Amino acid sequence: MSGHETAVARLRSEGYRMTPQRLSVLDIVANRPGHIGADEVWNLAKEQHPYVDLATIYRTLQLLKRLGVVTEVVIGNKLHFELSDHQTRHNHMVCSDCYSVQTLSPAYLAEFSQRLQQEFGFTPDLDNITIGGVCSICHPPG
Amino acid sequence: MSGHETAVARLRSEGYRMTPQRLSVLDIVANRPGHIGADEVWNLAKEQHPYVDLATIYRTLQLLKRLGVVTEVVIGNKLHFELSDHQTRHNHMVCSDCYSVQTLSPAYLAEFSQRLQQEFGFTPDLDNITIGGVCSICHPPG
DNA sequence: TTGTTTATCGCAAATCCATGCAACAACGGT
DNA sequence: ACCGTTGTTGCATGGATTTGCGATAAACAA
Repeated sequence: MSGHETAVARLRSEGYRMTPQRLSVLDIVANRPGHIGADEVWNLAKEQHPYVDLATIYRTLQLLKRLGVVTEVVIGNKLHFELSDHQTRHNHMVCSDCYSVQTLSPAYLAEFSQRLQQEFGFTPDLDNITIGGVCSICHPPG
Repeated sequence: MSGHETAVARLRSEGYRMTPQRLSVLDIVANRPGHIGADEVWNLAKEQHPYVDLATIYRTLQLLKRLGVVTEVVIGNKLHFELSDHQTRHNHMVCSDCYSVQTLSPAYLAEFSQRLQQEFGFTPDLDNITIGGVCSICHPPG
């Protein structure tokens, strides 16, 4: 039972309604250390609300992402989500070979982001950027 | 009829076979200024080979991407592709509101990329990184 | 040219995610 | 506590992309 109040307030203040389904999704993502796939969120949500539809899960996750409550991580061809904790904000590097995920301080992207903003007026969605590539194990130097 | 020989040689040297379908996809992407969607590649390919399957188009585009022959651009929920021209290499910024695409010199990402490589041994797939965000028109300052 | 190997293709089915719509329910007002 | 408005849901469907599999055809040797 952590910072749900903030998220709930965010929803209400923007004209959204708080439903049991949304609360459930929020709880599930918040209580999961690390990221979680949409299908897994669905499975857990069904334990509380047997009739929730997967479409509702997807819609809710996208909504929470738009509101900045959760962060999206692209792993292979699937989307994962985690709570956006402003205290421990980080980006993700995903290996396209082994699908391992490493976290990255947003400091690495700060200057890049600022240049895009200043020179192009483009505001990158930094939190939700997943950096694809090959990790050190799958692609050793030499 | 540009640098196809290079791509063909790349395929052969890596043990892949050159098929009419692959040549067709290569031609289509190469002759298109800018990026092109997979469905559009399919439509054009069917003019030459009426029986090509969409799955073949997708497989070929992914293969050419792995080989560095084409570059992937994520536009909304669709993938687009363009020829990887090492002379005019660039990245893409895509607005999540209006789906406009701006190009970006890879110089903006050079330092970032080097740091990931040096500090984590992570080799980002720079060419195929699409930077999502909100453009200056959709999100004016102030 | 012919034959052999095996990468590739076409087809069908599956996966992941998004969307249209009518029934439903959250929330503010009474 | 009830009502009305309208945002949300479940359901069904659709879109984009991937994958399994038997048939086909490149590539290469004889």
